[in-house]
Amino acid sequence: MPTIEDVARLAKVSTSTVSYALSGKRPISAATRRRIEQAVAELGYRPHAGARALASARSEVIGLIVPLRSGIDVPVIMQFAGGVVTRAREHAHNVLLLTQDDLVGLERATDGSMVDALVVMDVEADDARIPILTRSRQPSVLIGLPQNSSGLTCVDLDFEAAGRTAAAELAALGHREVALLGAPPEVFERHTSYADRVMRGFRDAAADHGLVAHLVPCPATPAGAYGVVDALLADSPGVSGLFVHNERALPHVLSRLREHGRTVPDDVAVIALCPEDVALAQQVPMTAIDLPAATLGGLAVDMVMARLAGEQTVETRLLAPVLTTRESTARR
Amino acid sequence: MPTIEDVARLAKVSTSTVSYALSGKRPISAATRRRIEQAVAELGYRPHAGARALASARSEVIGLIVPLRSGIDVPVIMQFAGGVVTRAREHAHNVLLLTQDDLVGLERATDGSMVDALVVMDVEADDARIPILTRSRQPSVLIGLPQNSSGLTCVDLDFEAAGRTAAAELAALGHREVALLGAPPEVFERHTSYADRVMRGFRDAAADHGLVAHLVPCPATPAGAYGVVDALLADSPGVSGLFVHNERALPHVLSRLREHGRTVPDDVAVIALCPEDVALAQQVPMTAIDLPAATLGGLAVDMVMARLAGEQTVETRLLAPVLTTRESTARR
DNA sequence: ATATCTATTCGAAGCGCTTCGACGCTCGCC
DNA sequence: GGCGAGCGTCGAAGCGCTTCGAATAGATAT
Repeated sequence: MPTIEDVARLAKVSTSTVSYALSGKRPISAATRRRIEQAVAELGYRPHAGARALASARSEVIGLIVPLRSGIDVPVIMQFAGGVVTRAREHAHNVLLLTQDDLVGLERATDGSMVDALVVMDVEADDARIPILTRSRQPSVLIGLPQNSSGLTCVDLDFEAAGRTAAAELAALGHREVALLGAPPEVFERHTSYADRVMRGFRDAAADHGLVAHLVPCPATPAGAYGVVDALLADSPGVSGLFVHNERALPHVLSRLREHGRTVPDDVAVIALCPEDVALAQQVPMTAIDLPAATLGGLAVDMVMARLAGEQTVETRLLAPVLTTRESTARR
Repeated sequence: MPTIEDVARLAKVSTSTVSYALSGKRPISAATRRRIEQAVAELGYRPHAGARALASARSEVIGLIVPLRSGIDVPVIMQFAGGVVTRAREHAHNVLLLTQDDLVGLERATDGSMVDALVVMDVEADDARIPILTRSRQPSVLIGLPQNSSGLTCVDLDFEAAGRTAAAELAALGHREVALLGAPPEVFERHTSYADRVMRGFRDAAADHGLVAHLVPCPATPAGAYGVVDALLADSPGVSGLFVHNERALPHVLSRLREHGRTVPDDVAVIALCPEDVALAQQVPMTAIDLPAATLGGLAVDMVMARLAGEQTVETRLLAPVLTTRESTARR
């Protein structure tokens, strides 16, 4: 592999000049720059990442902590990750993959200066990673909201507002008795906050609008979802509006409604909270609040890069929910 | 951050001794080692990854190239990735996330010595990344099989054998007319080889057993899957055995069969090719050939580490399919 | 007591890059 | 014609770690 010295020799300049020409940190005459670029191309030179990291104290890598466990909507995770990687690349950064439970790996990565910054997904209310993050000297941003977010930079969809929006929409459509089919039980047990926040927003807005609201966690399996639908229809036959915050259960819920002879949207109106492609891939195109996973991932990267650049950023940033009406809702 | 020199000073030894004590590359007396370990613990020392990479020409990072695009079973991708990350960690390596289409990023990572080795997922027949891989000095292993795999290290499920196994099983159960519902059309168009290999194996074995076999790609959406099922039942009413090689379409196929009044397994026997958890999560526990994604990912890491260690490994390794009988198949 | 080993430990030379201070040159100005 | 001011470039000092050859000390053999 050619080194910066080979480039310097070929371009007949010093190594520092090559370095400055490539980084742009000092002015270099056009002629010299051209010679250097030519030498770089000719040799196929690539700076050695380790050497650069050592000399500059910057690795140009950001760490991404992903959850690799059950109960989560895996496709959503991938959308987040895709957003993060894509945006990171636009900032000329690479992404190091770390896993939820690997606290040792996290410490190695931060203390060993492998990463310049961290993006943390699927944050729980009382997350074991947070102490490590605050202790490390790298900036980090969380996707999701922990119990106590003071001093932390967070970005997320405003799930509480999403819950409120859905309830308000169902009220506006003339429904009087509604239900939230929420995240799987294990997500609630883990106190991943978005599940609770949706529920709270939905409950409160339903109350404000004088709706009768049922709130039930919903497993992601067909059998589990069927059970929830069966129980709901049996116990609360008056329910005419559903808000489904569970991407994986959604198709099963819709199937089961059909099997019970309930049509969507005429017998039951359904609003989903899920990524747009999922909303469009159902039997009926869903009226839905978009879960903009890739956008959030990209935003997290933007925020963390801003902090790396020394900018003072807002602590927490919640994206307003956007409801798109499609064919799964109708006036009563 | 404390450096190796701080550790050496505190332990009253030279830096080289610290280095040898930590790496184990030369014998160090028990007493000295203990003092060093104590100093390390006391200071919270972590070696600087960049410095280590520079001095040793090893980054202890492996690159993982994942597809972030449509038509693929995202959960399967995550299982692969999880297997890779987990096993990499066991080998004390980190994982750098690279994306399918980012050829520049791939070159930066290899030529810049960011990674010691590469694992490539979802390989296409004629993959644009292969030339870069063969040119780079890092070993790589592909998960999947390209057109021409000579000189490459590959690992995959033996999809052709899986197709044969399924056909043979349906024949053994007494079915005379069968169908393969395969991967989504876009996967075939991309010539990702596993789709073709399953089809070939199924077709050949069906012929050997004197079965009438229909071979159809199957979209992953409900509407698409319904269409395929509807058409199949209409055009080939004699079909009594199905082999579904499409994780995402599977629940929709099963739903649609039920909606047509066909029971599983009595009217139609169904064998799936999917991860075990998916097979178990259907309405009926599926007789299925396991797609051991996490295992394959881990295996890929093992192979790449073996090559890093200088071992001569087999070029291509195909895992034999394992069929587990559950409740979706029955004798005719 | 001296010479010979072995078991440990040390010193120093890089790995390839960035960055700081300094230098030399050209230019415009008085 | 000489001065200061930039601009563009260079040289050298590290960044923190690994690794090679060599030195040291204690133990064993003579």
